Amino acid sequence: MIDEAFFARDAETVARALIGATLLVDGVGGVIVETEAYDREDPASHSFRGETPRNGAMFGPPGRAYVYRSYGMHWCFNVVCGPGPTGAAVLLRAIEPAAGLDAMRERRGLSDARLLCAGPGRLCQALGVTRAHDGLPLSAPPFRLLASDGPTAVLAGPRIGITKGVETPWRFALAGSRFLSRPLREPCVGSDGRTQRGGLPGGRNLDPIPDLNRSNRLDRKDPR
DNA sequence: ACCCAGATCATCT
DNA sequence: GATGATCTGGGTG
Repeated sequence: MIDEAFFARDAETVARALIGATLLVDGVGGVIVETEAYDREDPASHSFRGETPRNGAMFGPPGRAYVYRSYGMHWCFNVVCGPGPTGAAVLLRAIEPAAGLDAMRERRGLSDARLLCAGPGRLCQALGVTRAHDGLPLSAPPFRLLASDGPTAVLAGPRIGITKGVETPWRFALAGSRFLSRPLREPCVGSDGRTQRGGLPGGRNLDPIPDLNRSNRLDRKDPR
């Protein structure tokens, strides 16, 4: 079981460490395969401009949930980090479904396991996470958070869907996972700190899901 | 494979 | 009044 000390570290460290851990909400969940780090000095972070009613949980103790509504219709699930109340958190972006697949399929209205939790909004819908979970400790029901079994190969890259802090490579993914919200674009920095190409031996792309690698501001590299 | 627009609302300017 | 840590379905090549 993951304890308090686990979260009492900076967001980047926790975001890396969460890859491979298992999250269950009322018994529904799986292996965390994609995260992003945000902290107080980060212009992309909700905490950047200080505490507000919405982001209050981010300024509370580490190890609690921070849940907010995104684009008026999705929920996004974060884990607050430390040390202490620093306004840092890790966004959970994708999970490899492992438990409660039927419940996920019903909530999502989909059967394809690859798409059940591939994205922060999808993940919340599949696990039934809502504002009701905001501020709750991850150490107690309905949550269960289990440390990963063995060593995990973690890749890093730029975060998704933001307009500020675009350069900071604080998106982390389990190497080779088919369950990411979108492929990690090269170059990817491996957990050993070295740049890797292609992600896996013999592989071309990390996760070439057709029609999932769609238009995005970040895709439009200035054609100049 | 890529591009686009609509849904929908709390938060902040 | 605009924006956004998103997702989906539709269109086109």
